[in-house]
Amino acid sequence: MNSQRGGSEGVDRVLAALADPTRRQVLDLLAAEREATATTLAERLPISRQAVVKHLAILEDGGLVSSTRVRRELLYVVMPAVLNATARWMDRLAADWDRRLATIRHIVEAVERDSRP
Amino acid sequence: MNSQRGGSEGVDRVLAALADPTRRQVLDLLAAEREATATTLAERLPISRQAVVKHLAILEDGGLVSSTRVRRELLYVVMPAVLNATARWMDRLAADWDRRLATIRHIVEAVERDSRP
DNA sequence: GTTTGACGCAACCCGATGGTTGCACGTATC
DNA sequence: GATACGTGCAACCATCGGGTTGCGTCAAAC
Repeated sequence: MNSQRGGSEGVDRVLAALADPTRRQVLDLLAAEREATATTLAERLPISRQAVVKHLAILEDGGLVSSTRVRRELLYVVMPAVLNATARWMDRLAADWDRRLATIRHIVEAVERDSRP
Repeated sequence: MNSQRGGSEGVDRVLAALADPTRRQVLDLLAAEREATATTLAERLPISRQAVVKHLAILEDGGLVSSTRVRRELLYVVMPAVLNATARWMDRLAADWDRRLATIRHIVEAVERDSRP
């Protein structure tokens, strides 16, 4: 049940969530405020509340944030765990590439020989 | 030396490049073949050569692959370095979030404060 | 010299996505 | 009860992005 395939279930959503600059900005703000609602975040952002809501939904889908209902408002909090997992995924992937590149250095040779500016 | 901006130029492109599943598939294939051209990759993918070309362009823009002209064909190779850098960026970000969450557990407090009749 | 294969460019299609506005509903507040 | 605030839902718009097809071109192979 792990997930070391080339495919990418959870990673997919995390990367998709992180890909948008505005979304990273929302995350940044949320991390700074520790906890916030969509409306308070929207007040500090150049976009509408509804836009923030959508972003938060995507972020939550990726597991990057978590929401808690408090009476009539929805409080959001940042979740670092998923980020760590994704970073490790990247590390494994990079290591894999490195391994493959290491086994055949003659490509590097070719690159250096041909890609000389 | 920090970089806690919402911006994050290079990371931006890497994440954008990695966000697409097909692109990750291209990367995977490329890593497996060690080096390949757009045409050979397209042969093993369910998409057209032109589509692969576009993907490779984006990947190269993000620094994830590197191209080398060999006679009349363009050879691509995977570049692990940027992945590592991005992973480290994620780690730092996650650590930052953790720090913030750790210093204030009073989210629960806030919840209780607001939910108190 | 003609054919073959690979590249690059450009136009085009269409679905996804970021963003907006408007409104209805529930929940506090007066 | 009336009012104000916050959320949720839905329609709508514009752009972007992944993908395609077609064509011109240039290096190799015959």
